[in-house]
Amino acid sequence: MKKDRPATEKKIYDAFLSILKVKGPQGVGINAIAKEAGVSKELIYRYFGGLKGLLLQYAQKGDFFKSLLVLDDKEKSSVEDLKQFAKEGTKELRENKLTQEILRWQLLENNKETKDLFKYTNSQIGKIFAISDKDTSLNHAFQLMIGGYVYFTLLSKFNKTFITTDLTKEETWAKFDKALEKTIDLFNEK
Amino acid sequence: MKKDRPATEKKIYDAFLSILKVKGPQGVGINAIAKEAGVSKELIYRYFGGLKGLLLQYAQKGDFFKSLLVLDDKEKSSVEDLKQFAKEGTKELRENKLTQEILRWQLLENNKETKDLFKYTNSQIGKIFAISDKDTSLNHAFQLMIGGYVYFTLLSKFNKTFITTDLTKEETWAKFDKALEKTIDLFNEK
DNA sequence: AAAATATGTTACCGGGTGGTTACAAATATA
DNA sequence: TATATTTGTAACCACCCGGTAACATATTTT
Repeated sequence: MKKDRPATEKKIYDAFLSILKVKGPQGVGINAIAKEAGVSKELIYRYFGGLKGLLLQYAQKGDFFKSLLVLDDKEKSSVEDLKQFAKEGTKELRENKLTQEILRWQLLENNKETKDLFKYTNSQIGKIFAISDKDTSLNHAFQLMIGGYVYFTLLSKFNKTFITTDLTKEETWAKFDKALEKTIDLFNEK
Repeated sequence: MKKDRPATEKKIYDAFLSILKVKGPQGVGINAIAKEAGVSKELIYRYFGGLKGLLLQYAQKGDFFKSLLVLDDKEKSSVEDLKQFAKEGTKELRENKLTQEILRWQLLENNKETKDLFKYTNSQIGKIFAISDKDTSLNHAFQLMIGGYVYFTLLSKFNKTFITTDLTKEETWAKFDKALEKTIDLFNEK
């Protein structure tokens, strides 16, 4: 029984991330994390201050939504940025299971513990929508479509199809991308 | 202690609906239903065959998505139908808490018990998207936007705002409607 | 009226949860 | 080396879950 606090903390934190990714927010619990980490749960309370402390640290670290930060250095986004995000950002969303579970989490609850967590997530997405002409229909249409993208991505975990649309085929997502891009163009031409 | 099975069954069923509407899918459980109904949970097993039997009966009864069936008598939907649905259907979605929780449920799990439940829900939404030209970008764009509508509706239960968008104001939803309608028009003119 | 059946309640089971306390062992400090 | 302190484990608590068995009471049938 070696004693190495940093290593133990990492085991706990990694277990937390792993469970969140695999089982989703519902699977995140003191016992589950302790078991996954192969460590006594008492240590989670000692080192992180319980589950809520673990969440807070997670929020501050900001390990989520990494690759959506392509526009991080810009103040506002242009129409071209929108198209870039539509292509790359959505693809990344489909691959980043962790981000998906965070987004799913926001649809389930929003208590004091998780509020901080979501604050960071949202501030990052926010930049995308900071297009100059705020009141145009394009902005709202874009928001709706991104929301739909999120919705279908989360839905694809349990539902292989949405009505007649096969959510497992890459081709489907390509059509969504195309529709998104075309919509942006149509609004822009107008 | 009067004995009235039909009345008891109704108490159980109503308790189930109430819990689903108020607490959401997370709150639905044998114990919670029994307590809410003010009845022994044993009776749920006897009369409904447990929670899964209760779900099945619920699905067959089809108490959800009532007012989205405006297009029920039509084979396929036209562009005008799309616009009508965009206006009325989405508004109804925001008001029908029960439907919202069903949709939220689909983002959480899809096991053998809930599969039948969702099957009915989806078959009803499906008609909306049965527009003639299936492969156009309009169809996918429309799907995305409806998905976004669902997403923001579910999100509004816990999050008052999405980034800078105030999900509590009626004005916001009006803008979403307008964006949806305009998108349909733009695709149609092309 | 007596027996059978339907209805309803109570108590229990095994298992899981979050949280705390008591204790053992390794490491650091004196 | 002897003493503190830190690190880690195990046992326990009260509470919830889904599920079942045992029992009591009302209603119907014979």
